[in-house]
Amino acid sequence: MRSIGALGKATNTKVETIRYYERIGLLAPPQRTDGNYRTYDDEALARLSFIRRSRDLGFSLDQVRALLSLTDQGTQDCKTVDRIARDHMAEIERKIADLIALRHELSTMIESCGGGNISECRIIEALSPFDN
Amino acid sequence: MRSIGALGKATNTKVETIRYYERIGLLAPPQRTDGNYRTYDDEALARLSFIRRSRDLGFSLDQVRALLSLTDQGTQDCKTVDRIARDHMAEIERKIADLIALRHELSTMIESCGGGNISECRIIEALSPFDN
DNA sequence: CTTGACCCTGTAGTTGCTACAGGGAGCATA
DNA sequence: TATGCTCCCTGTAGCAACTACAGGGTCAAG
Repeated sequence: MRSIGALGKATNTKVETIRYYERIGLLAPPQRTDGNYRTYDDEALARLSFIRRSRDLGFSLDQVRALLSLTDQGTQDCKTVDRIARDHMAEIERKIADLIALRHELSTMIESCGGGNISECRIIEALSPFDN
Repeated sequence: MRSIGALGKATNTKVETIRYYERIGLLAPPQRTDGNYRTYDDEALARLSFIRRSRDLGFSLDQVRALLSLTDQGTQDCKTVDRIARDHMAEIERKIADLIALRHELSTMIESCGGGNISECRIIEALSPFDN
């Protein structure tokens, strides 16, 4: 059994975030000490680690919730998990493509900037609606 | 002079968003008609177009605010603009790198998923804190 | 017995909008 | 003139996923 601070350290999670996860129902309300402190067992540690790892991989809290409920059921097949992961992957592919397009536009803009004063700044010009 | 709805159409911006920009001080409060409707001139159109284009390029509202104040001053040199753009670019590079790393992790995970039941799901396993 | 680190609840802030609710304005049509 | 209809107004609340207080209580060490 460990305190919320210890759990936070073990999972690299802020105390407020753990309480937040409890509030939104991702983590079950833990037992309390006589002094009303939360205490967490190994299962809670495992669950929070799962959540954090999923979040690190960019899954939304809703997706994490779905993954958790699938593991909680235990009997359900792997297909739903696979679909969630693939959907997420597709979204990441999209974001990468968007950012690469953005980078291209930005770098074109930046390269055209000579460093003079604002009246002839190519960046401002590039952002402006009319050609001067 | 045009209504807020017309300005919105011209800049592909929702009416609520325009009012929001006004509220946070990105757009000056425009003139009003007798019936208390906002009316916008060409300068407002140019300014909002600038904002939208900057936003499309991924600049934050704070960055847009900085860019706008530089153009408003007119005399300041281009270096600050350049720095803002380069900082933004660096951030995008970072995001791309992060997402590519993520994609790699995810694809490894997904490929290992056989499609059996949850107890042997490699995705769940990959997300779990302990080996089994 | 006091100091300091930790914990508690509850609420508000962050970013960049978006979505109402509950009304008023302005124009066309019957 | 009445009735729709579309647009506009203000003000407030909601979204994601936390984060940051304020204003207190608990607990172990010295």
